[in-house]
Amino acid sequence: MDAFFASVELLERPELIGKPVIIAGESGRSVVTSATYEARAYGVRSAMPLSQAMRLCPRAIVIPPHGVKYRHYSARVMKIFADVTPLVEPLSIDEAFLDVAGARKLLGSPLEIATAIRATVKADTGLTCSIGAASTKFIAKLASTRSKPDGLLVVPAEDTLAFLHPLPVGALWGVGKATAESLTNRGIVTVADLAATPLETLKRWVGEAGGSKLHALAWGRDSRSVDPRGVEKSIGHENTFSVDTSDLVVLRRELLDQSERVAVRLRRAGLKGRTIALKLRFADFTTITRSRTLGEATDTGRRVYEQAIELLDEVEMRGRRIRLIGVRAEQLTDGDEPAQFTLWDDEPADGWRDAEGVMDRATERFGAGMIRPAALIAKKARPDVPRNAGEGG
DNA sequence: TCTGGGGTCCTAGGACCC
DNA sequence: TCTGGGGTCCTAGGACCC
Repeated sequence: MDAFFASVELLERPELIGKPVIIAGESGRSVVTSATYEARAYGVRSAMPLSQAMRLCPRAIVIPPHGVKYRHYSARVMKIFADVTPLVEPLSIDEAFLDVAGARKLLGSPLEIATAIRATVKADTGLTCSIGAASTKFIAKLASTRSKPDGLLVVPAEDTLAFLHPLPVGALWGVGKATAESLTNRGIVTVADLAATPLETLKRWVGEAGGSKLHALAWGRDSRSVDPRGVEKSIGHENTFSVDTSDLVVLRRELLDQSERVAVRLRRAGLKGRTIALKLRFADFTTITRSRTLGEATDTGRRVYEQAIELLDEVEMRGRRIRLIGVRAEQLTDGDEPAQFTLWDDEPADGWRDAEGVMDRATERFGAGMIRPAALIAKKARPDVPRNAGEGG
């Protein structure tokens, strides 16, 4: 999707179309999560501190993010993809790989399929998207980036290297700031330079796995298939304080809240975590993690919290102030069956598997101000609902 | 410039086992 | 007395992606 969060906001505020709009939190320490192309023209980019973005584009209109709305539109778009092929692999809230090899007889060439998808997404949601079509996931991803915004680029297999080799190394999946800089210092600027570098040399530079991966990608080789079943490997929450703190009461309270939310999500997914990890970022931005593997996996807020507190107590604070605290459950294993319940008789039970889903749907139905009443209705209407099903409220 | 929150993957050292 | 080679698991940190 193009500038996804910003584009969704513009659906409801068409008067802002054509203006620089930035989606960012209100904390004062927030970063840009999405920006319209008008804002990008000023140099505004995702992940940029909002303060910097506002210096670049003082007239930008800032809108706080509305996750419920984005998930709603994400689901609608993913549904359109699912109608094309069952082989859909969501990559993030606004992006997915589709394996359309099997759909060609029915739906036509990659160009025709992509054109149809773009038209359907536009007609059903009012949003624009960009599509890259290629013989591998990696080249398709690059092609979609290249076609943005509101574009479509097909890279036939035989054109792969001509497309790929002139690009800067930073265009490669997995080559970020640090790797790009280290490669540039060694005289490797383009993907062609990378392709010309012997595999063993590359491995020495960026490690065993990274070297193999980069070398393959530089030659357009990517054997990964489109895998529709994404199983979560960890579930966590973290929060940056608006003001750094060393107050243990504040830290513990935040951990308690985060632990509960992690546990709710674990139960909702029918998972348990065997390792609990604590993350701390100090005022100077140095970040540490401490983790411990439990004898038995857990999905309860109490257990997650106890472990997080234990880890926190073991950290030598030395009076340092803390900027961010977070907790994460790792080594996820199968847990108990997720609880199910319905809110309204006319809704299928499947739509109401979880508390967060209830919140989303209730917000959609009644507006944000009705979230709490909706949660109370849920409990009142179904006193037989298992206790954990209502905790998200 | 002054850095969110959700994640994944990789590396490296050490304990431990056979 | 000082030492192999295979492996797994745990922990910490960091790069990277959207």
